[in-house]
Amino acid sequence: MTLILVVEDSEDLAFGLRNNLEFEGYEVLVAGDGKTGLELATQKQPDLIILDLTLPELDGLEVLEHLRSAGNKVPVLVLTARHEEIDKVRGLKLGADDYVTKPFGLMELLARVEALLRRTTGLEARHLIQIGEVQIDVDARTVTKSGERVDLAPRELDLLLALIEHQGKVVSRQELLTDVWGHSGQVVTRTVDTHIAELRRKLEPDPAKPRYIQTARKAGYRFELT
Amino acid sequence: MTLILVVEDSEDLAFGLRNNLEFEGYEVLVAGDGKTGLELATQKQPDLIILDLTLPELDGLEVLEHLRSAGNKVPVLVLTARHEEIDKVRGLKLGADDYVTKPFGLMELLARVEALLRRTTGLEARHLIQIGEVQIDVDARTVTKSGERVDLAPRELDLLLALIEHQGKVVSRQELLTDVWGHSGQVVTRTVDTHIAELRRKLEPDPAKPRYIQTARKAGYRFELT
DNA sequence: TAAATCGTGTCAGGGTTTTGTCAAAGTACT
DNA sequence: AGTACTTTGACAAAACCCTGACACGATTTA
Repeated sequence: MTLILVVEDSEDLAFGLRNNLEFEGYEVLVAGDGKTGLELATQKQPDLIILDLTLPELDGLEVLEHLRSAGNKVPVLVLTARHEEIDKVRGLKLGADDYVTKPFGLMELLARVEALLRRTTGLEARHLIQIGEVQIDVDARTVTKSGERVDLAPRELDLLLALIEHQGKVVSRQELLTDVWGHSGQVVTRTVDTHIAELRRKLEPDPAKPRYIQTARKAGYRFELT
Repeated sequence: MTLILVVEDSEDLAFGLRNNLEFEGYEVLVAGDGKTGLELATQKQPDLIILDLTLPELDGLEVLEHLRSAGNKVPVLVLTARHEEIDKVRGLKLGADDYVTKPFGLMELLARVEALLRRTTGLEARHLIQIGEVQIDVDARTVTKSGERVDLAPRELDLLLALIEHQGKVVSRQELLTDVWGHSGQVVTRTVDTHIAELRRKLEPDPAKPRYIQTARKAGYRFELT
């Protein structure tokens, strides 16, 4: 269950938020002032905080400051009145992850909460990489090419991921050997080349004229969608 | 250099955005309708897209849809008029990373752009050198001339970079031989000249009358835009 | 001014380097 | 032991680099 902490002094608004968030299936905690907000944030470790900036006891920015300086990385969605544009900017620099200006629509708020959770907690479980017609499920370690499953050996997949990590840049054989193989120091082998060839055979529409995995002579290989 | 694509049909707004973003140090591309926006997005691979929802040819949501289904993960900041709240939500579900409602303050927009880029720093910054119509991606070891890819051999690229490093100044053959070839001591060859000729052939609009790579008689070569 | 000299542009051929490819040997896992 | 994966080394193919020769215009010398 996802826990959301609402730090908001207007009781009406807090009530409305709680209702709607609970309706959406979240578990909700409400704090009426900054001080208790901060306490609850550290005690209960919510998955997301909705934080009003104008608060009694301890204002929103201070709460945020305390949280961040304590190393708390919980995503924070800031609520702010329209005229406080400068505060908004400061808020972002301080590490708020998003903000909404009052008055706001509930739909908007909910959408933002959802987006924020998706972004931060990676709540959208599967980490997919899609490039051209090639799709990689990083966690499942599976690869499909235009819908069809392609079987890659472990080394091949690791190599592919290493290349993709530096997408668009040349990665030297040396770098690949250290990153993928754990080799250190100078080694001279055709190992990288062999695996590159295998990858091309399995992934490229025309292995002779690579579209994704390009050779940078004397430098290494580069993953790039042409 | 960070590249931002602005997809916006109102010329005034587009102009204002371009100005301000460029002032902030971003490289800016503008598309006036959804179709060209989509094209530019895939061709130029911007680091961030600012996307208006109401567009001629292909509306913003469609653009977004196309992008995402093609596996393009570029962060998108959506611009929308106030009344389109539902569209906003749809936009978020579709994978917009943030949005701003019109009318918006510039400070707000810039703060959001910054925040969005910071969040998505998964993209490594590219080191680009742009001279006239020639652009060099140092890390990718690729060169384009007015948008089209030019294939340079390793030595050629190294030579070009060596010349550019001392842009505007004459570099002697000796210096080039040491820097690029690793030769030390006195050697007399036509090697440098040969490679210079090749570079001119590939890069100069008129190789007979070099615009970039100039000859300094008895001294060496100089890279300079005429 | 003409001739000689010098410096650079240009080009093609062959030697060299680098990469692609393959099969066989080695290794790890079941 | 059997299977799938990995590495190695040899060879082939491709790309590249260098050399040396000649051309041509600029500069110096006669």
